[in-house]
Amino acid sequence: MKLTRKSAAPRDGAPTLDRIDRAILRHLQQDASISNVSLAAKVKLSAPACLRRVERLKESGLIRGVVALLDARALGAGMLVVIGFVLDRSTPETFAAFEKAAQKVSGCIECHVVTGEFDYFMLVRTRDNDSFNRLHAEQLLYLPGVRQVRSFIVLKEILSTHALPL
Amino acid sequence: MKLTRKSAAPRDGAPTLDRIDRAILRHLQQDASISNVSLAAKVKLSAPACLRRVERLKESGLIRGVVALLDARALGAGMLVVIGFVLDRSTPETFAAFEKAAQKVSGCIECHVVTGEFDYFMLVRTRDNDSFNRLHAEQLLYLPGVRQVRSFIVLKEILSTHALPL
DNA sequence: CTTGAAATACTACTACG
DNA sequence: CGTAGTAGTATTTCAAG
Repeated sequence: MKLTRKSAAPRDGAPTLDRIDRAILRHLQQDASISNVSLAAKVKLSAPACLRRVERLKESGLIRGVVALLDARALGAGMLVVIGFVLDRSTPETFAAFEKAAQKVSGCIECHVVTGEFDYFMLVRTRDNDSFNRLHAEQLLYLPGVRQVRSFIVLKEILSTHALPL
Repeated sequence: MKLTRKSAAPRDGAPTLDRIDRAILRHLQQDASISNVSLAAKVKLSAPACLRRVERLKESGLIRGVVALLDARALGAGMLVVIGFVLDRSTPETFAAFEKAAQKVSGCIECHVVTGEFDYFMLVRTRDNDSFNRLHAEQLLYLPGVRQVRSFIVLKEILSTHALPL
């Protein structure tokens, strides 16, 4: 099977995307509840052609999934906290144990290994001060191999998106 | 308009959700590309009844939107960096200026005011070391009112979700 | 006020040019 | 890639709980 579609700046590894593919991704990234026909109209393509591209983008893994974004506050998870961790010792076992346990922390939405003065950063959603205090005392402090836990409570969410530049 | 549907643990402010609503949200949060009929089957409801609930959840704002999640690496944004900022002075004007400028940083996906030793945390997606170095030198260091910029490069993304517990 | 059944309109999807 | 046709879905209407 030969690919005929070309991009202006072909980078390797990634499937080659033309202007229309990028337009499709740009739209779906912001609203994927739109029907295929109106998406096709937006990118000036016939419906089947548009659908074929969307399916190809899904199969290629470029579209990882389609999800509903919920209102955290309405669901009693209006408080966001950034947490930095320093581990006792930097051994593979220590890291593995921490990572396994970290994924089970209630409301943990992100967890990353980082360079610098912390070993891990975690983002946790919880209800309020009380619930975070409980989480802190009952879960965070008991994560294996932790020497230091530093919490940065989010006072205001300036920007929160998932949209990548295209 | 009065709501009659009741939940076991009614909290105020949030619209009251019953077991079925939560099941719907739980499913859509993980896969919103599913058709309404199969969603209805999963939550053991007729298609129209299910659709009505979904629409209500959208109108109430509880479902903020439906979006496609893209593969960052395939799109040349495989590098994630957590950045902490300390501002020169803590005045309303300083903060406002920073926030306005921060939203324009290329690849900035999150930005929050936090308590503690930093004033802001920002999450940025970029391509690689080179592109981040450029971003750092050309944009981050020029953000208004910044005294200190501390970057934590993400070496490994352990967990990254948007799903809230229901 | 919510539900399910039937009917309609629209959309996704397939085959073909 | 587009056109035309088919299959299935979303959406409305309505009667009932």
